[in-house]
Amino acid sequence: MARPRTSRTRERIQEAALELFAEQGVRQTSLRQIADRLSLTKPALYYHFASREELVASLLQPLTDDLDALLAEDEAAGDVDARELLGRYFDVSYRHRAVTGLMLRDLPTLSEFGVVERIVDWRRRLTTLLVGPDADVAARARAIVALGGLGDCLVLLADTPVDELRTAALDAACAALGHPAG
Amino acid sequence: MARPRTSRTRERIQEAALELFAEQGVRQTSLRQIADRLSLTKPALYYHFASREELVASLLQPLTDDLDALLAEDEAAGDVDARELLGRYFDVSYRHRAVTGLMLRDLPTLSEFGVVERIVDWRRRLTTLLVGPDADVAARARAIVALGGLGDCLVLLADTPVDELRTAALDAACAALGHPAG
DNA sequence: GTCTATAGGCCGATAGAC
DNA sequence: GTCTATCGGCCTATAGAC
Repeated sequence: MARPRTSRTRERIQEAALELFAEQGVRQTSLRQIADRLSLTKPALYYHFASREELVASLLQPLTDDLDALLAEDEAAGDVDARELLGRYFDVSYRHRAVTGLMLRDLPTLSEFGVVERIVDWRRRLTTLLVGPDADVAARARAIVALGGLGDCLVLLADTPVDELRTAALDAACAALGHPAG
Repeated sequence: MARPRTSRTRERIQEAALELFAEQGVRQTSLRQIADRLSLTKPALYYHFASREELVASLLQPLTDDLDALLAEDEAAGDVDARELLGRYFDVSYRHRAVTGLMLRDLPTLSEFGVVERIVDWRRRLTTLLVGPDADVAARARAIVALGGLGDCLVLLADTPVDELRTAALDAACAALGHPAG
């Protein structure tokens, strides 16, 4: 039976799940804990989500959709400035920073959702955009440090005002790429 | 009853566990799977390790011991060159690269072992050694990108010969720090 | 939409024979 | 040192009342 795609209770379940996933990990969080936080019972969750897997996937989707769209855009644009590209990547990651944090910290759990393959693909395409398709190890290392560093800054400097954080993270990432002036 | 600290079977259990943890995550791996891979049974594992937790902790200990020792040395030395410091950090992480990979990818699971607190402490002390104790956000971002990037290179360029990998990773990390020549 | 009750499975861990 | 057998617990998921 078709249930509405959004409802207040459904959103509250997603919010509580995301909080608990961030606090203690995805695999370590049971449906019972999510239900308890909302003073519901487990079967109530199953009214809104067909399975635990569907709940997790519904949390990942907005970020993956935005990243796929961003990459398709930049690949179509042809000639892209590195700092602008990294800036757009930062903005998407920041907008979904709770889920971004999950993806950085909880990879083995999320591998059941094909997340690992998608992340590997994103990084491959971003690396191609940054240092070209046939880059040597040195160039690939610079791209890895730049891209990984952006994500690490998001997580580790989470309480910094976003403007300041954005500038600092982009400066460091561009320096790693070998573009000291940006 | 005191069991020997090392034995061939004990080592084989640790090797099989580390393989499975790397393949599918720590929390996703049961004692039954580890026993099956060795054609043993669960109770045989309990002869060698008092609990699942003790098995995991025994895998983490060599890396944590080496990192603690390295940091104590560098903090005592006073004046340290950034590239040399990062080089020693790379060498320890590479020597224990299987466990290093676990610590980067499986943080929520390993948080039960106090690993998160230790990693946060290591990064804080390494950051202090690299950019000083009162660094601003921009400097801390550079240190985060440099340190995180080293680990990412270890994982993502795992099939690169170590000499080449070491040079490429250190070059990129030093560039992020703002020391382009090393 | 939410509940009570429960099925069915895998887990970590232990008892006790060999 | 390793086995068979088993315990108690928590999990995901479902049946069916309200």
